[in-house]
Amino acid sequence: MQPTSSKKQSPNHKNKSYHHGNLRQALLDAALDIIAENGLSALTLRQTASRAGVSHAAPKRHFASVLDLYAAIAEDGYCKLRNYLQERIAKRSDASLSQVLAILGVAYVEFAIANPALFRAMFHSALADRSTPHSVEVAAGKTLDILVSTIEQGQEAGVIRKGYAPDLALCAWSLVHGLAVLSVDRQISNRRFSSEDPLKLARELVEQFYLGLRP
Amino acid sequence: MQPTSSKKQSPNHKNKSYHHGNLRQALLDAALDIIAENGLSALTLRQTASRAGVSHAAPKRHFASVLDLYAAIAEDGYCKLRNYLQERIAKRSDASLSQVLAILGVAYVEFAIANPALFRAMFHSALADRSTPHSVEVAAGKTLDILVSTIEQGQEAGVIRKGYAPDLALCAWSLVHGLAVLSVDRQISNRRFSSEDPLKLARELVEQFYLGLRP
DNA sequence: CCTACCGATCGGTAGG
DNA sequence: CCTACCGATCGGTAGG
Repeated sequence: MQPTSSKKQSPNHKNKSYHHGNLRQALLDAALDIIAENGLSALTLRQTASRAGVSHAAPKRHFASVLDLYAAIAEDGYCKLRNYLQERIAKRSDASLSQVLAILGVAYVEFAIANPALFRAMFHSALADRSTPHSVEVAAGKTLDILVSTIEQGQEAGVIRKGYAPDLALCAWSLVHGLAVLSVDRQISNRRFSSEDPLKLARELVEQFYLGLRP
Repeated sequence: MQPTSSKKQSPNHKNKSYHHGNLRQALLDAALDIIAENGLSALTLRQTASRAGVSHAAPKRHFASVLDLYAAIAEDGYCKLRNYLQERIAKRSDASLSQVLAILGVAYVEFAIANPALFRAMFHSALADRSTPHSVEVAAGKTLDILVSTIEQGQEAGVIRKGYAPDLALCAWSLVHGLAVLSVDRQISNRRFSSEDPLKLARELVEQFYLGLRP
C-alpha cells in the first residue's frame, strides 16, 4: 500500500489562482500529513488550509469544523481499509475460510502499521465524544461486514462455532485491534517483547487465538 | 471502584490563600474531570488550573507542559490499574492459574469502562508521539508484570503453553485492550452487537479466546 | 476562494 | 502561588 501524500499545487499551471481541482481531497491529504508529522493535537483548520496552499477561510466550504474534518478522514479511512482487506483476500482466492479469517486479521494490523496517522485519526476519541456521523457509521459497517460475512460463511461450512456472528466478529476484531493500537502507539516496541516485527507477532497471535472461533 | 473526583477547596479553612495541601493531586483530579466532561482536546494547563481553583501560573511548579500532565495522569493510571487487578485477584485466592488469567482480562475491561477518561488519557497518542517518560514506563512495566508472572506460573504448572512469556502476555493484553478501547470509544454500543453489556462479552471473549494460551 | 479584520484562548514570564 | 502583562494562534465573519 502506498502512503497518502499530497501534491501542493500544479507545477506550472496558473499558480496565481489557487482553485484546486479537488480542494476537499487536498485538505484531507494535508490533514493526514499534519497528523503524521506533529500528532493529532496539531490538526487545526488553519494549519490544514495553510498546508494545502489555500487561505484559512477556504476549508469552510468543505468542513465546518475540525470534527467534520475528522469524520471525513475516518470515512475515507474505512473505505481504504475495506479496499485493502478485499485486495488481500482476492490475492488468496484458494484460501479456506479459516485462512481467510487469519488473512483478514493480519491485514488489519498491516494496515494500521502502514498508515499510523490515518489509523489514529479513524479511532480518535474526539469522534467518539460526539455521536458518530452517519456517513462514518455506514463506512465502518461496510468494512466490518467483510468480517461478519466471512464468519457466517464459516459457520455454514462448519469450521466456525455457532453463535451470533457479529459478536464473534467483535471478538476477532478486538484481538487484532488491540495489537494494532498497541503497535501504533509504540506500546510494544518500547518494551521487552521479543518480536521487533509486530507483523510476525500478528501472524502468531491470529493463528493461536482464532482457535477460539472453532467449534 | 470509585470514580476519581475532586474536592475543590477546604470548606471553611482560610479560603483566602489557595495553598492546597496537595496541589499536584488537585490538578490531576481537575484534569480528569475536564477530560471526562469535554474530551481530551479540552485539556489545557489554564483550564486545569482554573478548575483546581488556582491561577494559571500555578501549575508550572508541578507540570512544565501539558505533556507532563499527561505523563503524570498515565503514571497514576497504571498504578490504579495495578491496584485494581491485584484486588481482583486477592478476592479469588482459590482460583486456578487459568482462572486468574481470565479474571485479569475481565478486570482490565472493567477498569477501562469504569474510568473511561483515565483510560483514554493513559493511551492518548500524544504520549506515544514523544518518547514515553521513564516514570510511565516503570509504572506500566509493573502493571504488566502481573500478567507476565501469572503466565510464567501457568507455564510451570503446565496449564499454559511454552513460549516467551512476554509475547504470550502481549497476546492476552491485545485481546482485552482491543475490547476495552472499542468499548470506551463507543465503537460497540453504536453498532449491532447483541451484548449491550460489554462486560458480559468480555467474559465470553476471555473464556473462549484464552484457549490460545493452553498447551 | 481571498484579504482583512475581530474576540477568545493559549503558553510564557516578570515581579511580588 | 498571585496579578498583570506579552506574542502567537485559533475559529469566525464581512466584503469582494
